[in-house]
Amino acid sequence: MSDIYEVELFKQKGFVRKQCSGCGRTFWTLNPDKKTCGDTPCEEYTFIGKPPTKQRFSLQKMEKTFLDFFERKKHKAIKRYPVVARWRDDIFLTIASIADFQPWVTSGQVPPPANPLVISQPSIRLKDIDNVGRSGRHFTLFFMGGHHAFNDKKKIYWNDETVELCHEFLTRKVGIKPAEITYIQDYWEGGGNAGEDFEVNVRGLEVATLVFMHYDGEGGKYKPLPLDIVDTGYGMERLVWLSQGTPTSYEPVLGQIINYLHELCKVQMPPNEILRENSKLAGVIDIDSGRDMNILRTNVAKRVGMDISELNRLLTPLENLYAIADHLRCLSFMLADGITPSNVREGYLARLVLRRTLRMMKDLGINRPLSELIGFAIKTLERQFPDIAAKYDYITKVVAEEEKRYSESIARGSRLVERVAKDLFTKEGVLPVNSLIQLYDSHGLPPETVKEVAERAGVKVEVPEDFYIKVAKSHSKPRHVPTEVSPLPIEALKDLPATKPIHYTDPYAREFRARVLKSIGDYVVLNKTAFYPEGGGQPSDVGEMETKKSKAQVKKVVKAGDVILHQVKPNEFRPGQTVTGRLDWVRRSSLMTHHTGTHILLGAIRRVLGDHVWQQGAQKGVDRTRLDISHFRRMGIDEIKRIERLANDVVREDRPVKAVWMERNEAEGKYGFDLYQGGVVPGKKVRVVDIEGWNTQACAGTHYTRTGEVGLIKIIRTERIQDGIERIEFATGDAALQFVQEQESQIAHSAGILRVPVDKVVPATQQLYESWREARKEIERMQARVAKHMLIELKSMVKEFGKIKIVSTEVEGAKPDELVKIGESVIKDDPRLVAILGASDDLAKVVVMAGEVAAKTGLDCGEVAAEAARVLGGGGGGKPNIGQGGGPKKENLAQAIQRATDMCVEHGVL
RNA sequence: GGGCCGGUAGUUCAGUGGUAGAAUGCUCCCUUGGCAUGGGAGAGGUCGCGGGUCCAAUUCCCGCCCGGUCCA
Repeated sequence: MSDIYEVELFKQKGFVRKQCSGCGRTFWTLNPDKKTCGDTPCEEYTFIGKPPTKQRFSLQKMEKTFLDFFERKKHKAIKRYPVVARWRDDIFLTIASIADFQPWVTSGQVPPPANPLVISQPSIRLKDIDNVGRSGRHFTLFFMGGHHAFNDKKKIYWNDETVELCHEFLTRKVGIKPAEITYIQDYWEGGGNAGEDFEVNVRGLEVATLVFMHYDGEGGKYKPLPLDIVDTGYGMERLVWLSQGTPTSYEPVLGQIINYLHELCKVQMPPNEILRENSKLAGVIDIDSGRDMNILRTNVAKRVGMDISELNRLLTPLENLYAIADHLRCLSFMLADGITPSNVREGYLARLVLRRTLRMMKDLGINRPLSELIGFAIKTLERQFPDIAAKYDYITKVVAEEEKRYSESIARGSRLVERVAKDLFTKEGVLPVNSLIQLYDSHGLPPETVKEVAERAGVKVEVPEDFYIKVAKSHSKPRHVPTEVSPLPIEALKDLPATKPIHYTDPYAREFRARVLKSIGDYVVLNKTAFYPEGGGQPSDVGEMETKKSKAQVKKVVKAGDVILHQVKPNEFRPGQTVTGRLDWVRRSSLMTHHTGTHILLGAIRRVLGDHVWQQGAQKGVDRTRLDISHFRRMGIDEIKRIERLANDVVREDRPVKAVWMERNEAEGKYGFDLYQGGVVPGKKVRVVDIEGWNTQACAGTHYTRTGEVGLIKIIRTERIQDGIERIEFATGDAALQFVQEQESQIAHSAGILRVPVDKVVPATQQLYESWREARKEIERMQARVAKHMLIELKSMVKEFGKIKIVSTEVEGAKPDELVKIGESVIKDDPRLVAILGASDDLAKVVVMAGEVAAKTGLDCGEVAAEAARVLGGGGGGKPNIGQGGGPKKENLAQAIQRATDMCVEHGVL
């Protein structure tokens, strides 16, 4: 096998292969004296203050230079993909340019949109978020320039040409001297693919990675990929930094935003020397925790001869300012590309960045709303990204909403901390780390906030350096992997041709004739079918299948690749037979109205709420259907009504609904990623369902051909299934009518009970409720009056036994709480008194209560009540001053009262 | 998708297997020339909903609904 690292260019130009004295890796260089690989930590940055390029690039200029260069080299420039990776279910965010093409293109299932191609892809990585603003080089969102070639049977280019292109770009276009560039041999894997790579380094800074992807799999388990893929990644911000030689990469990239932030808060600029040394050392140390941060600070302090706390005071505000600038850009993209802040999935990641920004703003004393800051950030992006600027209103609105939520959350949390602190103040005066973790984990309170609030209440708080690691540890993660078992061995289906779907050519087909190709177990495969197989949120059809001799029920229909399997009972079908299939049409037509209705409704929702709304899932049913959508707040009743009305307008307009198969790349080009509302769709071709002038999405389901056929669309209810995700339940057609009729009869029934006409149900209910409340209060008053009367009666029955007085009797028809009320008035009247009261309804009850003085004699009413209740065949208990009990033996009530009385008498005279 | 926290008076929250509480707000009265205030009285509760255990559940258990939050 030839050495993939030995590329033509190296031979031609006379590169030498060396081993790094630092990390031991092999690298290529034109400088024979070079000992180290050119990467950190083996070398420190040497470009700060003296850039290795002739000219200084802005980010925009660097991008243009990059794209233009590769376009001239026969690459097609592709538009950026969204930063939220909707076409994938393994990652939330687009983390690299190659992520745009995984897995469909890299697995060979879908041809690339162009070949070779070049792209500048905004990529988001939150893993190193703690380094952002501090290291000088980390961003949450950065632009990854990538030129990619997908080598099928037809070879585009491979290692030789890749390195040559890279070298030419860096030397001719960026203007770096060839001898300054080193190519380090390495190995890369990610996104399910792997291969050899070169890390391209200039003066300690890694500026690009050139990967030759030809393996499928991760962690050493590999299969060859069907394609050999050139995957390159050029850090646009890194190249800009290199060309400007500034202390950090933030100024040249985010300069406008940084200047703006400087105006909002007075942050002192540390001397350049300190920034430079900080960046150099940060390049060498990976900051993973507070502890690493301390190491970095210590080292920088040593170098510049400064006290650590002084250095902290100088650097921390600036680092926060840089991080805010970065986060503003990142959030603009996230929100513009349709992420709704939430407590789950990618929405959570947006909230994480957003709240982090708010926290840092507070530290810097910026008291302007974040929505205003992000508004400015969007303006700076406007020229290059008009699509982001177009979402200005939406983004500022969502951010304002999020700010409100956060401040509410913090206010709520602060009150909680105050309570916890007050509790602790009397005890140790120190807040335990466990509480700190719990406050963060359950209430989202950052430890700094807790510290601030708690110390105001006089409770000390120590925030451990590895706080977030401790939080992570407190989560044990039992990850369960869902295992989906295929109903049939795939092997058995291998040689079968794709089943012809009649339901696509004629969605109205109820009955069809077809030939049996195979029969295995409960399953039958036909050459064609009108049965829709489960998929895309639409349940499978059911029905019958018969030959002249036998008849069977079709229970379920599933898809295995392109083959459609019918689960039938009983299965007496044999290959070669001709069968007649008959759908359960009532079910199927209902599913169809619901499916077409879903598309209509989504169109209406996006018009009423805004086009930031994305379908998050849908489950069609026969009686009703669920549609989950992203939206940043709960829908109001007015919005729901408007949506409903709009959807029904579209029904009445009777628009045509067309379903066509299109090349994936063509469809994406024409409709964009809005197409994938329904989620990931595999395959070279996608089926595009288009409701004329209203809604277009990739969909495999069965649809009516005109919206008029859907009938009534009725929203049944909405539910907040997650923060940021609203579930809408609705019914269409006959199911909707049935729903309305059912509601109607519910109201009619209520009206009947209330004995009022239907249109008076509301006031009647109102009145009923009020009179019920009034009656309840009246009962209480009555009980008090009865208790008062009883008092007089009971007083005459009081007998004295030593230390205490006793009154005991059965109160006919009294409820337990009434007995208590009576008892209460008696013992208040005479504190020496013990009251023993009994009553019975379906169970017998006894209440024993002691007045203040009587209770002090050591009498335990709970015990007495328990004893008496035993006589009733039940149990009881209570406190010294009040006891209750009861049991089923009503006939023993007098006896039970007697028993209690005896106990009290005994206690009194002893 | 998983974990954790919560739902009690208009509001903020205590609390308890056995008589539902505080603070604040509200109403009224008193104090004052008026206001801030001070004093007093009072109204205000389906203890989220449903089921279970129990003599007894606001409290314990289960399910659901609603809200918060951390993580993938």
